[in-house]
Amino acid sequence: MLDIKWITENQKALSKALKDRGATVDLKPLFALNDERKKLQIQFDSLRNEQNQKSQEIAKLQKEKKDAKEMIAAMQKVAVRVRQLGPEITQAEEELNKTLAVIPNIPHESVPVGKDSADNKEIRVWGKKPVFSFKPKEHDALGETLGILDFERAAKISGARFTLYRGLGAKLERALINFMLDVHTKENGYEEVLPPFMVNAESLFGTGQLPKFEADLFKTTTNHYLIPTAEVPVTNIFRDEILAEEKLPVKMTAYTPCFRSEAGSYGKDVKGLIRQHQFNKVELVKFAHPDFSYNELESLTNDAEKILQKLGLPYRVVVLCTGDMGFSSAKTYDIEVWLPGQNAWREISSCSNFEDFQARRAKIRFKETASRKNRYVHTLNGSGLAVGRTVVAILENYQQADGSVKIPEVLQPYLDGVGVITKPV
RNA sequence: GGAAGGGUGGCCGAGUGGUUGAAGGCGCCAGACUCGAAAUCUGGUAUAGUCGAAAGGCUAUCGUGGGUUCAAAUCCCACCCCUUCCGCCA
Repeated sequence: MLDIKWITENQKALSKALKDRGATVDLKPLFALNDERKKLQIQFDSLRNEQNQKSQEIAKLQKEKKDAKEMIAAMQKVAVRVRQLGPEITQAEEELNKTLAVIPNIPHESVPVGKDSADNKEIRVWGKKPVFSFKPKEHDALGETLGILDFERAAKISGARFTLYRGLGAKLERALINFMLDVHTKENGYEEVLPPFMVNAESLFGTGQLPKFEADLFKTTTNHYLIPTAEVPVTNIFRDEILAEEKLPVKMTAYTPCFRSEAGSYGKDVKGLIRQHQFNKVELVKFAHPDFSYNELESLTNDAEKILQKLGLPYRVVVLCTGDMGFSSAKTYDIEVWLPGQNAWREISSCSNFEDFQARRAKIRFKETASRKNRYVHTLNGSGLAVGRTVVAILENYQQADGSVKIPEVLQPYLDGVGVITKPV
């Protein structure tokens, strides 16, 4: 959420940002709502002031056993108006916030202006694409043949977009989770957390999924929502809190399953592990000092890249253009891993700086020592990494002519030393 | 699910419907004392909105939302959360 004060003072910047994003928002009602809100608030304040003063005088008169009837009668009228104004102000505030809540974040100045993913800019490429003496297969075929991925039975159990992992497949997924958490906690300095997988609406509002993107979420009969990413529960750890400046940046990593309804993605990535209703992810979250958050974005992206490097998976980093960025983000790097079976780069991590957009919604602040003021922190997060898609990348990059798949060396200790997954006899 | 108790400032904790944004204490910050520190003393220590060039003023906030009243932390209702006990349960 943007600051209404900032908006009134920076109308041009906002209009440009919205245009760059390809979003259309009529700003006029916003200013009208704000003026209305202010007008009502001023009225309310002055009437309350009168009430406060007069009620003291009434108390004094009554103490002195003097007649206060006339004054009470007068104040009864004021009270009526005050009672009306209360709901009017609440309504004005709610309407203003409703309008504010659906305005996307302002892109950072370093973000390229563009329409869609075709305008994203490649920043760097790491690793060498593997060369095969045969036509590389796609992961779902490999996984089914190896008996480690069972899509048919998952469909029987749950429906489309679910996967049953078996044997070394299940173990590989678990190994990756442990490996990623170990790297982030032992080498990159993140605190491991294990948050709830169901959250309330307030948390989803804090990170920006609500109110605009409710259709993407699974909701329970108890009005909880299944988390679409660990970003939601982890970022909300400090909702409504004021952190100490010297604690920043706070760095946390969490493994969670993620649940997405994938409404509107019919026909997209229908095969395999790429797009699921439920998938595993290790997430990185940072609460940073606003003056240093862009350094933190770089290092967070590097932390995620490190996993791919250790696994020996080729990837590239792209910066998303204004038109392709998420609603809450000010700048996003996508890390795309190379998938030889698909002959394509596919997103395996998305690292964003939200600046104070989420922090304002969730009221996450810190006490700045120098100014003695409370300021909003900057929140950042990124996948470190999407686990299912990492399995995809390993299967496709490490496949061999006979259909077996080698295991990257760093993972072998997590798999009881297994070096290759082979077809069952 | 049933029963009981409880939610007040960074923390602890008082609070008979009427100068209570809220006693007292702890903590924190600044100053005095000291060669320095501790102890002691003095002062300051919330957030947001609004008016103002500023100093500062005004308003709101005692779990949340409503109600009663000229006036609510204080009375009434609903909800949320926490604790304990019972039931159920991994």
